[in-house]
Amino acid sequence: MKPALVTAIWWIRRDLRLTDNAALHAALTHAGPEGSVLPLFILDPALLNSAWVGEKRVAFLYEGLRALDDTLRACGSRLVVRSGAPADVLTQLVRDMGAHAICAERDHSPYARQRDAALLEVLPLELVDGVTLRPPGAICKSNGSPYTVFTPYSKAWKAAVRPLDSDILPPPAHLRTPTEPASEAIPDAPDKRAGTHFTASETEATRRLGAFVNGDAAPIYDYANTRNRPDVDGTAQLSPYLRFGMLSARTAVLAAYTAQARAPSADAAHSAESWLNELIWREFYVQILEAFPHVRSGAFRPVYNEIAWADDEKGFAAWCNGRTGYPIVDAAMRQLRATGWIHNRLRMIAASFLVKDLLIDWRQGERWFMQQLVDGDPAANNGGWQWTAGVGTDAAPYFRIFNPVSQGRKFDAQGDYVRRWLPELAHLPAASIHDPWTLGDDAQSRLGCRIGDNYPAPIVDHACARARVLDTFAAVRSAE
DNA sequence: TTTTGAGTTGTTCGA
DNA sequence: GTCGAACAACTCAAA
Repeated sequence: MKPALVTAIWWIRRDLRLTDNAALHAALTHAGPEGSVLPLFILDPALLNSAWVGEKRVAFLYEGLRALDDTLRACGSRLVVRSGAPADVLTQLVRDMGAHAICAERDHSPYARQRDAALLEVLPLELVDGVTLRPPGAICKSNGSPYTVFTPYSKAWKAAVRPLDSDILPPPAHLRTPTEPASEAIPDAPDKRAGTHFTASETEATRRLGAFVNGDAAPIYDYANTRNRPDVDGTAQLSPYLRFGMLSARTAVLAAYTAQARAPSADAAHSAESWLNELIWREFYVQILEAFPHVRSGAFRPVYNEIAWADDEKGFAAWCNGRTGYPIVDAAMRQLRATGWIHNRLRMIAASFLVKDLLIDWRQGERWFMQQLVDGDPAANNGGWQWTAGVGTDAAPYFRIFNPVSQGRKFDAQGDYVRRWLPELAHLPAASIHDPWTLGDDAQSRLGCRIGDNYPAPIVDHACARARVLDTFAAVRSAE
């Protein structure tokens, strides 16, 4: 077989898309009009076997790889999957194919940075930005240092040059790919049921975005109101797609701006902007993790590493399994385990309960979320946990302790969400669904929910737990 | 260098 | 039932 003139490798990591893909375009540029591009995904055991990776996210990835392969075949190409350490796989492919360049989207997570830094020494690796619209370092204070408070960061972010529709890189109509080497088979999901709640493809990401932003009655125009309602599908549910780059950050940001410009009312425009703010939060935490890598293993403010966390295996297991006795927490944790996704409001309620009510180290919860979440991202997950725990950048004030009963009443007023995930509470009226232990014995029997029998009694008393965590944090601050 | 205003997402208590 | 204040003091960002 006659080798193509020039071959460039498009090393796909978390950019499973053809539209607006700068790494793919860089590879095409290297290959030139006569050359070929090899789309490559490496199944890295160091990542796939990590304690921070769970089967739902892996299932989503594998399904996404199959979809990407289908899309590539439709334009004359194919996906090549290889297992192994990236250094070994890439070295061998470069040698066998005579590849001149390896183009990849820069990944800011700690493992990826270390991996890529080593590869840059020995391989023709070219990294291009794309995980976020504004790469770390692009938005800085006037003295050049990174922002650590969200609001000024977001103002500077919005003041930067806005993206244009014409910035979106079109997908290639045709992609020439060599017939060698062969691909390994894309593995089956470790759990066949895992990942079934999100269809993993660029097509689905595009469809979801369109459904969220298009039209005068688009959900984005109610987002400010409905985003906190776990009983309403008011969010875009795009996080898994942004996580794996089935949708580019630029495409999402442009959609937010376009929706804002077309908003039918001031309220609607405000809602569109609050969705944009969520995209900016994502970029904020990416640049925090890049600039302050110590947050990966400990608190942004090291004094909070001194907190005397409770060693409470039973409490942690109850939390993981949705058996705390607080319905909104338990419903959230059961949905998380079943589907790999929950609303941000529920993430805050559940996280606050673990840290503030059970006084369990936020890093245990951070890891559990990473294992369960389809959209699990080191930067966003770490930032969210540190915020809730009150130990991070721009953290929640120490006295902001969520009351699981009032949060339930406020955001799931009818109890519809709780009933969906806790069948044992299916017959409880709204008035008592968030504190079922207040029902008398007769009512419990009549409604089929017997506290301590088929639904647990609260594992902590919230008022006591609140006082305990306030004391614990105060002790650390005064010892400083 | 100093000063000033501000800081995602809450709860509780008492008037 | 509603409403405003208190919950500490600190750090950040910018003038």
